[in-house]
Amino acid sequence: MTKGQQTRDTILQTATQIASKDGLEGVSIGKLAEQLGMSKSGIFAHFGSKEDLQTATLDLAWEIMAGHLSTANTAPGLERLRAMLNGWLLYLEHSPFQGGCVFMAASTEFDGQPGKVRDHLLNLVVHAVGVLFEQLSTAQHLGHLRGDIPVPQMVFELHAFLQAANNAYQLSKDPQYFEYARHAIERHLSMWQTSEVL
Amino acid sequence: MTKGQQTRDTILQTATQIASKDGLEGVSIGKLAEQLGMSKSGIFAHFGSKEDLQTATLDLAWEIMAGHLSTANTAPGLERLRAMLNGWLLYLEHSPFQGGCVFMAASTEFDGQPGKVRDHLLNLVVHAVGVLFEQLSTAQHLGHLRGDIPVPQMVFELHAFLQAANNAYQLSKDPQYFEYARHAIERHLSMWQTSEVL
DNA sequence: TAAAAAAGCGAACGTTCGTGCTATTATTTT
DNA sequence: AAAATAATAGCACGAACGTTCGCTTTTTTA
Repeated sequence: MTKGQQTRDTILQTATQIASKDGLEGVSIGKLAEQLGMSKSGIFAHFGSKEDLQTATLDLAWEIMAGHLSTANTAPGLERLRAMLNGWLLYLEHSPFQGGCVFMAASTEFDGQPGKVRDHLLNLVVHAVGVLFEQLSTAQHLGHLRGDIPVPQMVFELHAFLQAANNAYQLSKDPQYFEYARHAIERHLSMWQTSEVL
Repeated sequence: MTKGQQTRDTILQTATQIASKDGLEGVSIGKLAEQLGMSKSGIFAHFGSKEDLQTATLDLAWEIMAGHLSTANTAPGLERLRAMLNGWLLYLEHSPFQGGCVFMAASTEFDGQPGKVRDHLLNLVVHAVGVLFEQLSTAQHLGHLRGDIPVPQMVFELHAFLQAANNAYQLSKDPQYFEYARHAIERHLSMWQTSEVL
């Protein structure tokens, strides 16, 4: 890895932390420069525009999040779904980002700001939700979950619990909300489970 | 009402719209001045600091929201709870704010920013959630809802659906999410309902 | 090791930000 | 109508913003 790419990565690492705590607009060139002991222009040269810095920040945040959602060695269907939801909860509770999930924060920050950043963000969010969709769908086809509730409806509800836990925790710093989310998710999964699968 | 108070109200009205679309930090003195055809100092004099402008904006937003949540002519308990949740959904779907619920947006914006604004916001949010708590609690004591699920747990889940609908809709502009939320809420209420009621 | 390319610095640009003054109008009150 | 008060404008400030440019240093390639 060349020196430039190394620096770029360090910059983005710091950027994800700022994005988590102060929002994606809070990722300013000056703040990064000060925090990293570099010049503004030195930072800037790596990206060419603030928008590109922001989308690159999202990309790194995505990699970091994905690294916390390992579903290796789990059988497809309900088991993998459980592993994924557990991973997501652990990722939110013991977050690699000091200010909570970058994507949930950025979503409400950019939902009304058309442009490159919003589009990029939307892509990533759709992809993340799609992963949840896929597992629920698989679990249903395998007969692990009942078929009387549409998959998108289940996606909505599970995703809602994750978002709510993240938001409430960040605002109150009370980890109790993760327990609420855990209970909610567990109750719903066992509710949706078919009888033959214990 | 004196002229000054009238102007102040006009300013705050505009401020709530900006807060909804661009966030509470996006409520800048300059933007307000331009949008209202006034001078920056003219705007500023009404509040004395940006923080006070922001908290005043939250207060007006609160009044506006409260005006959309009428539960008049409803019996306490399950009926009033239903009315309240319906009102909240309608408020989110046909929002008086162009960029979605000011409080949900401001919550993720200020959760990591200690200070007067965050404290004020937290107070309002706690109060709003408290109203939900109260109705669920009443409905349970009246025997309308089963007692095997703790009230805070139910508050968490219902609130999660409202938040998720607002967030997903603002990001995608797809009103379908409100239907998901409606179905989720209805299913849960009837699930938690005791048999003797209806 | 010399030449070429990449990385980084420093200063300046035009804007916008919140805030502080001093006037100058409007509006109340007497 | 006169006096007192409230409301707004105008101007300036220091700071932070993203961005550009030219120059120097470091790193890579040949």
